[in-house]
Amino acid sequence: MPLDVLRSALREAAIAAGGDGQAAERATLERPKRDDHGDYATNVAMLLAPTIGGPPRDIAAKVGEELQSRLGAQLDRVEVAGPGFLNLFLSDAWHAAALAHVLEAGDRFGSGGAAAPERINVEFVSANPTGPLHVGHARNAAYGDALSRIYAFSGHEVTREYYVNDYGSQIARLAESVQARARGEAVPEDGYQGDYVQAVADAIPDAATLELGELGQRAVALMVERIRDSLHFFGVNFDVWFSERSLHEPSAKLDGTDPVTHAFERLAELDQTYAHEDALWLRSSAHGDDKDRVLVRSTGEHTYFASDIAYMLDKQERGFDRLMYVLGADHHGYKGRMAAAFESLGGDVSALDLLIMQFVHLVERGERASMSKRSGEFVTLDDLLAEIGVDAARWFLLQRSHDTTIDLDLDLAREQTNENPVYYVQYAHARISSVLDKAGAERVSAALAADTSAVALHPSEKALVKKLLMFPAEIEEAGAKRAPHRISAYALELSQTFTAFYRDCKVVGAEGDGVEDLRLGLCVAARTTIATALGLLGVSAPETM
RNA sequence: GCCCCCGUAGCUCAGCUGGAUAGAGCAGCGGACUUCUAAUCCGCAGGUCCCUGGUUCGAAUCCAGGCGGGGGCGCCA
Repeated sequence: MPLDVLRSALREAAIAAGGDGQAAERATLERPKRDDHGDYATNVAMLLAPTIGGPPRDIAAKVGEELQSRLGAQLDRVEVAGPGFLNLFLSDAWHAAALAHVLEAGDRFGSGGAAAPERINVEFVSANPTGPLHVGHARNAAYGDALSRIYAFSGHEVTREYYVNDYGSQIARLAESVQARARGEAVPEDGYQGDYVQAVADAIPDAATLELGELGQRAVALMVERIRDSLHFFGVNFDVWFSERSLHEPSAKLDGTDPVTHAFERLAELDQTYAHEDALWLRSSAHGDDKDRVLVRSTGEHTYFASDIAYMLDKQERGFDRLMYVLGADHHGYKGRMAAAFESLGGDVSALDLLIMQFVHLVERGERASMSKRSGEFVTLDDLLAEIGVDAARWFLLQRSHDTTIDLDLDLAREQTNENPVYYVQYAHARISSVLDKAGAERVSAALAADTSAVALHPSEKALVKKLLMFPAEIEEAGAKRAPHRISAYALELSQTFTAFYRDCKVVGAEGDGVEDLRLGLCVAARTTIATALGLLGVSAPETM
């Protein structure tokens, strides 16, 4: 990786200039905003100044000399600027070599960056199977899936998991609602009112007379099937659909005990529970939670938290290195108890990630509308996809940080669909495909094999090379910060940079020795990288538009 | 009362493990189609980075305290 070479040369130069390795390690190597500040700039001298002593500008000059002697012809020149920045101007040959590196990596460019590959469980969506998915779930789905794609691409082993809440009182309410519809009666006030309930009732022949427990399970199965189909159409596919109910049933894996009991036994062994006023409590406050939490009520019923903790233990016993939960904003109050539960079970919280998705607010005529499943009034994932399509929807939901609320004005979204930046990115991809088509596959292969080290580069070509080189770091950052939106921002920037190159540099039929070769190479690298970035977001990369 | 998120251009938001003259998309205004795909491009206009104080060579970014908006705090699921 050309940037790594540059970075290590910089580190050596800093040490040779009398600095310590630690400060050199912290030094930035970044693309300045202004072209006259070089291809890359470093603040290393300002970091070294306190330990070396002396003016940062003098230190920068010394580091510059050391760097020049190490990089030779790869480096055109260095400049000391401002308070002590060292600006690096790299040669055309360096850029050409960097491009060759990108081309060699092909569609694996940017992949495998994980320093220590982990087995990661990403649990997301996990919406109750009592209604269709709404746009809030869609955001959760797009986010969890994009994160999963990023981790997998980085070299981690990812399991996408959906926790199905198929146990407890809301299932009883669903059953009652379905039965009421089947009998043509009014749905109970605390039941589910949406039209989908009728559809479920119609799909179960004897819904009017079926015993409620059985009806509930049949209804859940239908709802899960529907949810799975919606998500599949959205490009989100789960590896594991985990049943909450199974936590309360005897498990062969546990020699016939049920997982909840197993978890209670485990917690008792670790002395994490106690009885008080006929209830069983978890010592969660000993692990940073606000207070202790009830696992078994005085009535003998298990709390929902009991299921959660049994489920968490099950995940731990499956041997994951990291558990990630993508939770809705209304669950942020659970963070404390979930972390406490994890620790109570002997886990190290650094291996636990509780990610809170902020809301998607629906806006209608300038007013915020509420989304309530009980009232049956909400925009479903299916509605959204019917209106604006998978690509626009995924982009829309992924272009913002997960911790900012998004306003969704469906009228506006419909209107502005064609203004969605996703089309700009896709268009750039299609345009490159068209250029490469025009050149022809044979010509392109020949170009990729050609030696371009002596070609003089246009500034737009250099800019494109540098933008491409940023991709691995963007992936790493998107993963480390759990921020898929970094990838969409990058994809847009890369497309803009390509378009500027396309405007300034004729590709097919370009004059000069090796010029067309190099430009075709740039096209291939840009197309591959755009396609990869879009792929990580679950957005398609069309050849034509 | 306690906790979480947000506050940056007219709007929606990037940028936040400190760096040089703060960015993008949309909206607005003015231009460019005989094309390698105009779903594009070029130009103009647009800012108290919520406020106050602190940290330092340097703060949109870090710290403290406010203000404003959103949300959560159950032996519900």
